[in-house]
Amino acid sequence: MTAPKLIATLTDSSPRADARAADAGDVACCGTLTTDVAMGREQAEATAYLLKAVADPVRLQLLSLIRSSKGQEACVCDLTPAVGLSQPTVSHHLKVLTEAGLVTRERRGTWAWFRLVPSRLDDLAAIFR
Amino acid sequence: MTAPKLIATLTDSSPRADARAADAGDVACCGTLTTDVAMGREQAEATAYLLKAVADPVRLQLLSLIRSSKGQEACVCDLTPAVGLSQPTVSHHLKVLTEAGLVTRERRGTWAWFRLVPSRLDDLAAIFR
DNA sequence: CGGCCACATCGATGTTTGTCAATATCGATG
DNA sequence: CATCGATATTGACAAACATCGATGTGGCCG
Repeated sequence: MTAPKLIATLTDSSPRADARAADAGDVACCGTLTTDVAMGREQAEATAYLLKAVADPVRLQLLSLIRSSKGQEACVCDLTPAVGLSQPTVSHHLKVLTEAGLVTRERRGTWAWFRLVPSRLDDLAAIFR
Repeated sequence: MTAPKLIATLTDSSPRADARAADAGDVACCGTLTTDVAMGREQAEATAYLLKAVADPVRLQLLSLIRSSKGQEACVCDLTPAVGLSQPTVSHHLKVLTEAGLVTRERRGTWAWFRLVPSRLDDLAAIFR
């Protein structure tokens, strides 16, 4: 699979209201943590996968460029000079974004057009509430 | 500097209403992109720096664990067994989160307590609207 | 069909990153 | 002060990643 979808958020497992102050006066430390409500390893992996896709300055620029383009779409021939990198590199970054489900690719004649996937961007925003 | 703060969002530079359909019927491609409204390289670097801090499964788990802890704080002695990695590794990840401004570190006696920084998490959510 | 253009893939390379063992620091306590 | 427990730092190493040049692929057009 290319785009795992089990995205977790930091807030959907609400802080334990029942995990209130332990009897003692906060002096103790180790052993007071409840691991069962927190994000599991698998969820964390899937979420990190999505975040890694956007945790790169070039890919952020690409997303921003696509968004500010007319029709919210852009092709490699426009994006390449805009970020100042080689064409293979830009193509690589666009592939990462595509595999993460953040953009779609559509071949129209000789050019490949890329568009944002709003729902996937919503997923990103939702991670941090 | 450890925590750059010039965070950019994908939406604050709104899509150009004035960059409407070019006269032709969408046949042309190259040269139709307006780079001046999009995210600049420096903003992209600063934003990517913050995103890199959370684009790791272990660090996501740590944030989630801290959040679901009583008092929204936790120490290394609790976090280490919870993620199943060595103590130096956990300490390293917590340092990354601290330098990104996502958590604060407070030494209380022998232990180091970590808390979330809500405003910084808001910054993250704001990137994607 | 033959060439050309936009784009994708491959292979190589230098850099960054996650991890651990070993060691150092820091604070409490006897 | 000597020691011990909790945490931080260092050094080393392997895996992952960003980048580019070279090459492959897929459509247009003469």
